[in-house]
Amino acid sequence: MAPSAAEALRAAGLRVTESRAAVYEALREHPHAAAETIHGIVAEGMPRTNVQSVYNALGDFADAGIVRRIEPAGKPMLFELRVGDNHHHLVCTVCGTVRDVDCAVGHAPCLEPVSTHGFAIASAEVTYWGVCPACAEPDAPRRTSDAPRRTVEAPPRTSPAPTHTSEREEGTP
Amino acid sequence: MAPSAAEALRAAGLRVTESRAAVYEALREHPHAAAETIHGIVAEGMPRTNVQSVYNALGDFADAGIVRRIEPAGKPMLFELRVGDNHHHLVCTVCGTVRDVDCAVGHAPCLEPVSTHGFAIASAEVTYWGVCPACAEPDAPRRTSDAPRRTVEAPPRTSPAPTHTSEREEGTP
DNA sequence: AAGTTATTTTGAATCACTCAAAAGAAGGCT
DNA sequence: AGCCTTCTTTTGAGTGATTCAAAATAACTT
Repeated sequence: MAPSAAEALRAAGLRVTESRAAVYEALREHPHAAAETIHGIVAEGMPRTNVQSVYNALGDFADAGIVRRIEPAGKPMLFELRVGDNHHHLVCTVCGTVRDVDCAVGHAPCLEPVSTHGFAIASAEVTYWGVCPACAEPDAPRRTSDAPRRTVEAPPRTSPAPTHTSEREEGTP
Repeated sequence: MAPSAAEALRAAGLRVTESRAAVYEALREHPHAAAETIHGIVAEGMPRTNVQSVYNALGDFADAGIVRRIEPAGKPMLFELRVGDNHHHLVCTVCGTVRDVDCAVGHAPCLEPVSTHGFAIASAEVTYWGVCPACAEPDAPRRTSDAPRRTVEAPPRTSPAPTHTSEREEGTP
């Protein structure tokens, strides 16, 4: 059983405030949420809260080591409570959904590069890109939750463009 | 014996312009460069070029499959010419220098997640974070490459950022 | 050489996040 | 309980990186 948000905060040496507790709770419900998303949730119950406070809280949490920041390419920062177990992420290239993937090794760095180039490696971050089950369905309900609003830019850009229609316009609705 | 920039562009089905060729060349000299960096280089010989053109060119290159975008957490987008071989990156948490690391497997996805959660995995992106040899030296000359200007946000939460976008440097081998 | 289409320029907007000062709470102390 | 100090939240801006769009210009085709 999870401790209360207040306990978790206090345990991390942080002052307990309603706002922080709300941010913490929101993160429990949305394990990979952007600051804006969290703000939206928190603001439902506390209309006077603003995004800055959320950023503050999240930053403090991160400094205190109770949240981890993740930044998938082309997406805004996401925050998660799961820390210290060096897990990785699966990101849907269509809707942006993120899922945790356990790390087989469990501690960082879990991988060794072929050549270190003399670097003192501290960690290996792995992001898997793919299409989630929901988006794979023909008539996908297209859920855009904690998702992307600029083009989902990602590694799967490796595909060459043999046909060069060179169109740069796509759709201006 | 790389083909000329013009040849490479034409082969990719892109119109050849002085500007694009310059961007392409700049990328050859700076294998992991930010748009601003490239603009700086290109502008030396073509003072009238502006950043937008560089972004346009890079975007077109990426669409055509001849450049790959990489976005290490907390840093601006970087571009590289090495495509199609699914390599990975080593990023210095201090100065931001990026180095390529060959992928042992060579094709994407080179890793399989422990659990796919039903995703159709297309690729696995690996970023190694560590301290480069130069920054590891006691009296490190502290080089700021194509580097970080907001706090170096990354798996290893390290030190504050340098002051200004000094210059390039990155891989003078 | 002219025409068509793509690209560059220009100028501006946006998003996501950060900074800083002032106002407001938390928690310790008496 | 009340006071005081310190930390948080609010307020109000500011910034960097990237994107958008219309007008001007240059490539390639014929």
